[in-house]
Amino acid sequence: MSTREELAAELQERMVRFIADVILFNHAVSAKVGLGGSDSQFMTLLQSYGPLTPRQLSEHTGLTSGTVTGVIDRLEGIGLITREPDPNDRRKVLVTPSSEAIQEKLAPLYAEQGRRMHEVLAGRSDADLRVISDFFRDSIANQQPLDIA
Amino acid sequence: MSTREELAAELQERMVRFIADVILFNHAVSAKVGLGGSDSQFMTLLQSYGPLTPRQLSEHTGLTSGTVTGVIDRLEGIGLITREPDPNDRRKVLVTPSSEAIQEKLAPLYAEQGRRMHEVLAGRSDADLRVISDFFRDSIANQQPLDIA
DNA sequence: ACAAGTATCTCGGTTATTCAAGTATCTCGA
DNA sequence: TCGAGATACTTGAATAACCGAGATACTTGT
Repeated sequence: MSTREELAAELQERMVRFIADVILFNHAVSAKVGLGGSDSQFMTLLQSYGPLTPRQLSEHTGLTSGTVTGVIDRLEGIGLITREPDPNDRRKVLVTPSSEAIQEKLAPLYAEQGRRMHEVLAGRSDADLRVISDFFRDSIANQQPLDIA
Repeated sequence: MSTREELAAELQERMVRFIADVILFNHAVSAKVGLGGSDSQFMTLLQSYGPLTPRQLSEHTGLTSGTVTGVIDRLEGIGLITREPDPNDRRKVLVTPSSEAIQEKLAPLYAEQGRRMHEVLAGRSDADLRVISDFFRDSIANQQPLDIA
């Protein structure tokens, strides 16, 4: 095997491991707050993309509309999100993350992870960050074209 | 905001998006084979780390021991893995992925993804691959010390 | 105004997961 | 060596999550 191929294999192996760890970490954090895996996935999506409709959440998680309704019910009950009708289309519902509740309940649990990631990035040059960022960009483009927002 | 901070923020945003897409993709693939999310997570772990005990699978997924037994039952029923007693400790069970079944049932579904990832990597220099690979290495080290193998 | 399309919710049935208890094996000190 | 305690997995009942199909409400285009 050439060095190049070994390098690529190493990268992929680490990537798989990284993803597994992220999933595990999310799982652990969710459990600590009393949420399920889908719940935290929703919160992640909402914090990344802002208000989303149930339909969009369904598309981004692969869950059916009925399930999405249930998850939103849970999250709304806890106060992590709010449900508002879309003024432009009254069929739609806008699910908005409530930043206060997130800051209070969720943020502390991710603080340490954020600090460590910051540390990892701090040790790298601007050029390297660009390389890594572009890698993610291209990898995303590879998946389905799930146009959001 | 400085350019450096914008760069880091962009990177993290893309990373989050990338992970969400990976989870979604896994979900879709699992559904196509008639497996649940946990099942494919198990297969990923087993393909990465080789034979594992139920206890290790439990630690790496955050699922309880009872759930792990159930998942293993399912996967064994389909023929994707085999259960063998550990000769050194008869309390233990070794869960081994059966490569033939994986090649036949699972590999085709991931083939396209693999091809695309290969494409993404192909367009990059050895130095860039090293930068990306090391980023994953350091990010993994950041998570819990989940010594496996 | 009407038909077709879209967005969400409801609800019954299925499946997945947890929790607690049970069995088997191993470890280690008296 | 023998027994107590720890470890590894499984089982079964209860809980929770999820899917799927149909119902409701709104929008769009003709």
